[in-house]
Amino acid sequence: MASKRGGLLTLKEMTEGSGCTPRTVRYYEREGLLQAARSSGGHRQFPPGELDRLNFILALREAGWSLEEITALLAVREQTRPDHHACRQLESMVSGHIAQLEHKIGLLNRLRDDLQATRQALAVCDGCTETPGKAITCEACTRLPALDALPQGFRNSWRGVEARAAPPRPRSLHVVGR
Amino acid sequence: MASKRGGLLTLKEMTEGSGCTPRTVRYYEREGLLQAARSSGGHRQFPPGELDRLNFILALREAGWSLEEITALLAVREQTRPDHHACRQLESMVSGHIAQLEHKIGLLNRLRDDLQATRQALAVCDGCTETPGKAITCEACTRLPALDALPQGFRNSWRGVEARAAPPRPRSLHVVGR
DNA sequence: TTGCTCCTCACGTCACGTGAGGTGGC
DNA sequence: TTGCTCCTCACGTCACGTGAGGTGGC
Repeated sequence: MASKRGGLLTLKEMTEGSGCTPRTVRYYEREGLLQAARSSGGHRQFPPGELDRLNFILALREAGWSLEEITALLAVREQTRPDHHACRQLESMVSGHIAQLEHKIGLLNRLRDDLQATRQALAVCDGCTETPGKAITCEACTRLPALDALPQGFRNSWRGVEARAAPPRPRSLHVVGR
Repeated sequence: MASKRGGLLTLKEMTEGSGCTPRTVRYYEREGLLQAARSSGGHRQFPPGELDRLNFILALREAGWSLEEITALLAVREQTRPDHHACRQLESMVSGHIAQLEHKIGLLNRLRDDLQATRQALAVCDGCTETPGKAITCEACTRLPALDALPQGFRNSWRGVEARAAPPRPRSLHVVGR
């Protein structure tokens, strides 16, 4: 089926093969990140290698790289003849981004652990018998673990936020203003 | 030192404790994600708990959540009294985001492996004797592993992109336009 | 011929960045 | 008083989203 068009991919095949929107594919092509031929009617025709390229770009975007950084990475090959110098350039870019990735992966792992612990803690709440409208708070709950034994995310989203949820306190007590 | 201001943090202390910019802190406060009192001169004064909250927000942002999603997560506590229903609501939000996180962590791990393999492959290029200007390509290199043994990122940024690097082909051969 | 896909404007949005010009506070 | 920090507009930017109105192609 693809061979009908000489192996060239349509916009739809690009979106289906990558999971992104048509708008994103058009945008990347306009910015020069992807290349496409045009049919006589003006429709984009992508060489099959562009789908791999698109997926690689999307993975880098997920990792937090800007389109400018991605362009720079992908452009090394086109800017200079592949030689010793160009290799060193690519190597240093890649090394820097690996370090960033390691950092980000660590952060996401900690966040996941935190959220999983939050879900664990919420299992206790599953048997909670309090109904809305009653003036009870989690602070007074005797079934939850101690506040400082709870994960950060749980504390931030649930317990220990009384000051935010409470009605405005009299400002005079805090000597705010004058 | 912080006790001089009754334990309230300045904008600078918020940025130093989180690594983000003052503009971001101001923006989050305006959007209601953070809360601050004001000095008589109009300067923001943050309760210390807001720094934890800020770091939690930033971690969620790194994980790709929108401010709207973060607001929703943090607002469950303030919208409803903590009870069985609110707990279930929070639990389902957290579960959904854990699944997203797992997916993203997997993607970033694969990307890191790919980049590390790219760096490995580049070690071969370290001894490359080709100089710019010579009409040699990596395709002809006898020291690199076979193309399909190279990582995707390497292929995308280096080898197998001859069609892109080549000078514009005669359009007449492709019947583009008329 | 019908239905689906594609096209190009053009304006909108999210999450901030970047000066400009002025003021607070130790 | 000096130096650093802080303030509020207000316009810019990045990476797209979202119609509007019209056309391609099996």
